[in-house]
Amino acid sequence: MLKITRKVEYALIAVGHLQQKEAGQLATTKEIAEQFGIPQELLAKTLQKLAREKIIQAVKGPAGGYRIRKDSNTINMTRFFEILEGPVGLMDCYFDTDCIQLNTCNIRTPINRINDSIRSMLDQMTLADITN
Amino acid sequence: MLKITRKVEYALIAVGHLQQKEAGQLATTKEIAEQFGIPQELLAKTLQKLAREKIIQAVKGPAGGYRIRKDSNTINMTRFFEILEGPVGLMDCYFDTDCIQLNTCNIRTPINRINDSIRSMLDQMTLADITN
DNA sequence: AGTATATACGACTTAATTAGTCGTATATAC
DNA sequence: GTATATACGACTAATTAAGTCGTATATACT
Repeated sequence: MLKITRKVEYALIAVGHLQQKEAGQLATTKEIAEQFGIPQELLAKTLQKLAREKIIQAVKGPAGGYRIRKDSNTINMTRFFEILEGPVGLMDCYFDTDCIQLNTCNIRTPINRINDSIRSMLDQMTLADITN
Repeated sequence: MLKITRKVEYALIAVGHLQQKEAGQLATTKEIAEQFGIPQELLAKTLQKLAREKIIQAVKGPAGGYRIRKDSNTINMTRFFEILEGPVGLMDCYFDTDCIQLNTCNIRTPINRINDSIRSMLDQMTLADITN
């Protein structure tokens, strides 16, 4: 419980790697997968999501790959996590309100307070804090 | 990802319920399970763990049940979570150090910083903050 | 033009974790 | 002695996460 997924883990490793590159330099999925011992196909799908959301930039074809975007540092971690895994919440009822026992439930409010704390912590944290 | 488990959820609901009772009053697993629509057997095992760790007190036999301990309010949430679910860490390597790529891994340190933040947040939060 | 190599992406399978159930033992009030 | 509560390990089912595969598309290079 309270774990991040491997997809997120791999994504962070990859972004960290891209940050290391000289400005504009590309890295391929293969390169990253091999260097860090990550399943290439899984990493590929993950990077595709990041590219779709403009966190990184994709270049197709041979001599292609991914490069970091200069403004990617300003992406906050809540956003980053949610791109890859969807809504970040300790319980589903933070987003879904169709829980049968919403009325009887005596912990919804306090749990959501913890949730808010975690989210605001992640909000204040940028990609650069992790990968630099 | 970053979810709490139902076991923890149920435990919090149960503790919240026990807090409501007049001092010394007992509540049975059955009573709680029915009132909140929780599977009784699962709740039972969860409460047994809490009893073993002295968070609540068990009374056997008919007219038995559980009651809250007066000092349970001072239990912090990291402890509470770890009683029920074991080590709280975003990645396993926060505790296990036998990850093959510990050396190559470029995100271990920053992730563990987030981890520390979450843990210290939970450390400073007591059961009473949730269930009162 | 043709080929090799990269990303794009949905469908699928496998593995791991979480959720829930069951059987049996033990304590105790009546 | 019987009914009812907790105690607890073993088991099964459901859900989620992890990983694989097939196919399409873009493009550098010969």
